[in-house]
Amino acid sequence: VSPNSLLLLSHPMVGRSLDSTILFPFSQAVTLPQEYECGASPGEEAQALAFPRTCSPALMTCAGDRDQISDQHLQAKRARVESIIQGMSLPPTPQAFGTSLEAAFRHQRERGSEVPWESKRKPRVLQQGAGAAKRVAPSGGSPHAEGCQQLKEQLCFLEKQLRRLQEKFSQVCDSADTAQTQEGSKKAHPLPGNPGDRLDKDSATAISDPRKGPEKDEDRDDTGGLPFAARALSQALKHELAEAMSRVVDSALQTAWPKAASHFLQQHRRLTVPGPDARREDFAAARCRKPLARPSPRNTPGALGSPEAEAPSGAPAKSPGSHAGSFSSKGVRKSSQAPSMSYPLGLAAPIQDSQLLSQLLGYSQHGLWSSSSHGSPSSLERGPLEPLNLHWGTVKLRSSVMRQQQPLSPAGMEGLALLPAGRDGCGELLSLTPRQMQEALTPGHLKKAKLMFFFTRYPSSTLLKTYFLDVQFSRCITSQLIKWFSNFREFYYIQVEKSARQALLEGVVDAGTLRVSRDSELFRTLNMHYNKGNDFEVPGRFLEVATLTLQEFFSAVKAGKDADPSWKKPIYKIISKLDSDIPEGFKAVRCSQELFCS
DNA sequence: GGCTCACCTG
DNA sequence: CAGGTGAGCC
Repeated sequence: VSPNSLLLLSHPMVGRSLDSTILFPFSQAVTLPQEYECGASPGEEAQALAFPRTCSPALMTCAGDRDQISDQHLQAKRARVESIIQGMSLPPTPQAFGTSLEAAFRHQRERGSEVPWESKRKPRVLQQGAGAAKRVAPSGGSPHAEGCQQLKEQLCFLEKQLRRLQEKFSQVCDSADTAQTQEGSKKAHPLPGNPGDRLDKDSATAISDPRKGPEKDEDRDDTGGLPFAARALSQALKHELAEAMSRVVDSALQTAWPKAASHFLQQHRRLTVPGPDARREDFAAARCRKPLARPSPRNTPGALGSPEAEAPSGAPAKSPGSHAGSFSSKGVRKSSQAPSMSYPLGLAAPIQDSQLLSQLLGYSQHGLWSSSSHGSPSSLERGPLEPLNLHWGTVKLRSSVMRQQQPLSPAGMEGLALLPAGRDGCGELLSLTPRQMQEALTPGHLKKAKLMFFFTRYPSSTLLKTYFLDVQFSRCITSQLIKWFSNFREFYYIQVEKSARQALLEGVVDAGTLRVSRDSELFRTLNMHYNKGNDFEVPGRFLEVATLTLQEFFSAVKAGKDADPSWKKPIYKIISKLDSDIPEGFKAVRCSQELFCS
């Protein structure tokens, strides 16, 4: 709890009149970054800590006014609204709030709060590189951000209504009282400046004391030149609007924050279940998919945009079992029945579980390696198709505790994408409007890209676009992603070459005896680089690719080919053909956000 | 010319 | 990890 908040709470006057929920939300948010396990970046932590500085002074202001309890109350209300608005314009610190708030906000959604999504603001997150702070949207990932967005949308909506009413009254004024038209209509129109401020003042006044409000408003009444009846109507309508807004704010906060507080105290962070964050059209296509229809192999041109029906029917079945991985078993997630408020227009709300599940299970039956042009036979011949044993209530998720022992497996990643949106309060993942798409790559995206490197060393820009659905691709973004993978490759080849030379020095003769296993020093180095924290279970296929790379380097060096300046090129060519399909789970928008947390 | 890549550098 | 560069490809 921030000192300011404590100060305010201890105030005898405020203590009686001020709802503690005004304070705790932000206090919790402030203390969270330190207590919460999620590693917030320094920048974000600083931003989170900015909460008390932006919020509490307003509260202090009301604490300093000792005249009347009603004034206290009035200003407290105003501070409350201001705090909310300020809080909404602050970065969401998604990893800090994480999943804990989603239950709280789910309640809000269950109340059927429908909010237009038009005026979303993209909170800023400091982005590395280029020295430019690029805009990063929360992608609706953080429930907190969602909640804030909802509130903001509601406030904006109400504000618009108020403005409309003001305009109406100005018209009434024009027709009703021509003598006072000029002066009256001037006043009736919204004054220049921040309309939000005006709204806040009106709201706070009306909310704090309906009986007193109109009187207090006399001084600065917008409709001062209007006939009494019009003024009365104006006040009544303003009051109604203000009350409506107050109810919206109150209900959201009272349901969200208290629960959040208890959640924050939990030691273990849970991984939320990403929904299939396919774009709307993709999802619509998915709904039409025949069961067991599979997406085209990754390397098929236009695979991701094309309907699954176009996939070659004779394509070899692939099994997710090739991942041979498992979720860690913590944090079984309950499915939420909350309807998502973010289903795109025209798209039916959540599909029936069984229907979607069967579709998605079929959809998921493709393995990972079919695109591999010459993968080792051992990796290509997997067992028969096994339905993913995933259903809403039994999805196993990793936790911070279990992560070390049981990293999230590729199969797990794939499974995550199968869960429908809207089940975990993250329904917005179903489709992202352009406003929800980030214009910059985040550390979460970097981490995701690193994990993707286990599957693909040479991703095409098309592939990247299909796996970073929450990113608004531009030439710059594409270049950056490609550059990332270029850097990954660079590191990879350097390490492998180093290992190959070392093996040669150690007297290894036969390249075929070289193997990269999970015990290998080479693997440890690579895993440390791409999978720091061991969050992810490296697919066996990557070990095979690494083994082959190592052998190629070994053979080349042994044969003295490294005298040729371009001796690595043949190796690159070989390795470039070993890319695998990337688990569908990587397409989940939340994937980036969750990875950002860990 | 635009793009991608590896390579080098900080 | 990003910026710069030159080679190679279309």
